[in-house]
Amino acid sequence: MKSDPDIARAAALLADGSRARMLKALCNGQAITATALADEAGVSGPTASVHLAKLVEAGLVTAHREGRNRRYRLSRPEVADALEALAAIAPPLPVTSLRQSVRTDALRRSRTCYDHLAGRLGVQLMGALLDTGVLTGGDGRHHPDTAVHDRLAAYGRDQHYELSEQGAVTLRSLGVDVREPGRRPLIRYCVDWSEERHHLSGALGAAIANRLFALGWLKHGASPRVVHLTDAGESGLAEAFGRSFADVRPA
Amino acid sequence: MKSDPDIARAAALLADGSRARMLKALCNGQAITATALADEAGVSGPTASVHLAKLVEAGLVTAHREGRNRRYRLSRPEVADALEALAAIAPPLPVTSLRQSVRTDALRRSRTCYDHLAGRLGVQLMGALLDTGVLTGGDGRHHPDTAVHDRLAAYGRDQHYELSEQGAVTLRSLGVDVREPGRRPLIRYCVDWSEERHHLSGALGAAIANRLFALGWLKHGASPRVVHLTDAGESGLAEAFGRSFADVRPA
DNA sequence: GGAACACTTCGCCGCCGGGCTAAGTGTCGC
DNA sequence: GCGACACTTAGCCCGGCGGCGAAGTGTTCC
Repeated sequence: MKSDPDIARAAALLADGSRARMLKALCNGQAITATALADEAGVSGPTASVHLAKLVEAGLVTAHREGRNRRYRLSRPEVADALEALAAIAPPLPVTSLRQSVRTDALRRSRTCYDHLAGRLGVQLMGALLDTGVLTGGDGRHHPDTAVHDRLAAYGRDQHYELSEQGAVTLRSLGVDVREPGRRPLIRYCVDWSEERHHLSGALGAAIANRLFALGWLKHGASPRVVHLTDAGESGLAEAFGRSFADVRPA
Repeated sequence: MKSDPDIARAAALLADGSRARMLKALCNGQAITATALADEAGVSGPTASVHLAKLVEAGLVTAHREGRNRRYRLSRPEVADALEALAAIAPPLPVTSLRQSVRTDALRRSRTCYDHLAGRLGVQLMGALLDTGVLTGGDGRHHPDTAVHDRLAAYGRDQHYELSEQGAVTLRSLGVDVREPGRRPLIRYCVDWSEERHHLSGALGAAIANRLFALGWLKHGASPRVVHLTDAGESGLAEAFGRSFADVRPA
């Protein structure tokens, strides 16, 4: 038995662009550090800190220390439900400036999401990993139109994908470190906001991204999170996976 | 490729107490005049006017002239869904007056949520529909003994209810129109803010509510959105579903 | 121990948004 | 026509909130 809820206060928590971006980033169920969330929201550390404090105080997210970091996560799935419900009645986000539209385009093409790859590149790479049998499983959730239900299904520790024996060999031959790390699960996935399909995250997603940067196949762009596929990367990926990644590159 | 919706703007519209109270009053689906809404929100006429203008401009409500009055109504049911979703994550609102506490009590017992039933009645009806097999599916989150960590474990499950063949027959025998309507999905659910469990919405939720009012099993109360279960309704529901709904009635 | 790092708290500034009263527009009744 | 009524627009005040830099607290690594 609860008393009458204060909708306005709840809405006010989501009514700030920075907080909304943070919560959106948390919607995949992962626990994310304060600095990563600050970067995600595009604000300074202190500013992010007070936003996160408010979200914790309101019970929307929870925090726990981890070394000298502090990780935040959504406290319960209803928060994601509320975000979805608001998205259903929200106007499309207007693009304010040309520079921003260029950046948005670049972000859609290829970006980092926390420490792994997202955007068209992340999704196409995921497709290549599945088609070549490096990863198995997924119940076909990757390809078809992944809608709201599947996004909710992406919550928590569900791991529908697995690394095959042959896949481990393939990745190792590319120099990717496929050892199971400490706490972090090897394989996870996120639902990509621009493509609405899955991309690979987890320790393996991070390891692959790391290796591609080390090989010089990827370069960090000027804006935060923007990633560029190099000439070497385009031919390297084409050879490794037998498909073209050309449309990930800028026109 | 979708442009991401501006959640913050949508939330900002609901982040004001006056606007939230107005929308809440509109949640029964009726068209209400500007002055009545100003009264409901507890603000002056001009203030209410600019709030309503913003809601119209954002497409959450629509307005139409009627004599020298102007009536406002919710533009689509998603708006009510968003309000319920926010209520599910909102902190409790302190109760200011005795009259309000009486009304809150009545609202908890049984109320309309836009055009379907909510509150204890809505939740118990949902339970009856599931237990009798009229509806199938769900992941057990409906039932009261589901603890928080169980719910977290259930993150990945699809929350999907379906109307069974037998259920359609049962409902038709009660006179409920179970035809699939135009755009609106037949079956949806909301998380009830007072009970923290699911109640039925969607076209079927609306059809059932309509039929119960037509049968005289439910009556509208004095305050907006408050609903009373009649004597006929109590015995009718008991016969139809083999369980007592007595504790939905006022003491 | 001390430097580097991650994060929070503090203090200040600027601005957006809601509230009111007063005046303007349109509609109904006589 | 004129006044009463319903509602909107205009103009103003003010509180609150988000933003940042600087300083403070706790943790890790050498």
